[in-house]
Amino acid sequence: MSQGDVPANPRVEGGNGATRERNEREILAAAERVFAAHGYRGASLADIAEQAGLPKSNVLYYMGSKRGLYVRLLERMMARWNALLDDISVDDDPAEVLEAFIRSKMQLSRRHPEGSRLFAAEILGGAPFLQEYLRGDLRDWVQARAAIFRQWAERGLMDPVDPVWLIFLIWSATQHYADFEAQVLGITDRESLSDADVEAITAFLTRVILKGCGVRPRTEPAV
Amino acid sequence: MSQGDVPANPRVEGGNGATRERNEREILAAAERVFAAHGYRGASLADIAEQAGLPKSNVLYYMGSKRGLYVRLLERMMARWNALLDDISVDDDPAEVLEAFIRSKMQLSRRHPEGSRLFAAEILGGAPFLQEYLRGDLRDWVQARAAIFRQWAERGLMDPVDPVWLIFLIWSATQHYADFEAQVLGITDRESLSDADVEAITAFLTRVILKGCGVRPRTEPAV
DNA sequence: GTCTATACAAGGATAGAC
DNA sequence: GTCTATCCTTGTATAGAC
Repeated sequence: MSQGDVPANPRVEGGNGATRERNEREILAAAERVFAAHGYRGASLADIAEQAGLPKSNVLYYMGSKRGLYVRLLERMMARWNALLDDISVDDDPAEVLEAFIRSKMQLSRRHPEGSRLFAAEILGGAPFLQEYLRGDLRDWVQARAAIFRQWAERGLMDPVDPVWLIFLIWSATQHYADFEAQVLGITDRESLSDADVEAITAFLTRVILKGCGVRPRTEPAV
Repeated sequence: MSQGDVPANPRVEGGNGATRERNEREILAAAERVFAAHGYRGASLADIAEQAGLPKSNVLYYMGSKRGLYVRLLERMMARWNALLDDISVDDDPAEVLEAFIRSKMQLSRRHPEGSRLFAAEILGGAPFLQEYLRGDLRDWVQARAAIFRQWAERGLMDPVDPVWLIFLIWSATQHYADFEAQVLGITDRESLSDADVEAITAFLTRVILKGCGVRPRTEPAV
């Protein structure tokens, strides 16, 4: 798997862009897995190179340094995260917004479980690379949502629960299925979670959290 | 901090038991922090020794091997966990049981945040050392609780939600404050969580989860 | 019983061959 | 542009001095 599959056109000016793109993609995917499983320090470039099917030093050739590779992966995950954060207004329907919030977060974890675990490992270690993000953009995002939740409560659209704890509840409950996947699969005796499982969990979380906060769902889900 | 503080009585038979006990305690505490922050591979014995205030090789002298030290810490955390798992019966009050469940889990995370993060890092990496535990004792424990939750639902004491997802919800929501402490503190602009914070979060989670599952709390908490 | 000195492998990174 | 050979540090573990 390390030779014979790099034909491409060898006379592109400045080298082969397609090979570079492909190799970078493989490295990023492999690195996300390894960093997710072992954290920043525990990950080794040898592991990453092996999983990417490339010689060891090519990882550094393409990525510059271990640190740079790690930061790039974190930024990619933050970008995915930001991509689904559309703005909400106090005039929106609380049930609709919270349900979409739970669903999109659940889908993000499902589509990028390694990215989710990479992020979790970073936070677990004290978030040395993400302090600025947490205390800046992310804090602002949370506070803006919290302000709207409070106004909904004032209007009687939901119970006056602390909106920040509510956001943490949604985050933790949804991320759990990616971050603690090994535990979930072990306890439920599964090899993997099916689409139906994820749909059932999403419905469960939506139901319990919305009801728990006194928000009426628009459609009554069958249990 | 590495000399002058080991007086003790030097003529105990077979050496000084007190020194050993103290050093082992220091090593276990330091190792729990380092393993929690960096995972099994990412942790180094040099880090652990430094944080324990001991020369590097004493860690191995006392603990035998890195692997043995890690397993010992995992077992200690499992023991703490088992210590608060008293049996419940279908005749107990659901509100009382669920509230005690949430509260005790929250306190465990609060008292042993490094242990909680150590466990989280182990699961994040695929639970290589805990597979047997997850698929054995822990699965049995969850299934036993789930059976009782189902009977409560049949008796109309709570909504017929999936009890396993409910247990995962409680676990994730409570552990979040230990495992993602860096994120919680960053977003809420705190240096640490006070006892009052923890009490407020516990009340919030109890309220939302019990209400969300259709369980009436015995005392109506002020919000 | 405790700690220093050391062995030997693995890690990140670089120079230079192809 | 890609990969092999190598440098130096760090890591785990052990032998032996105190």
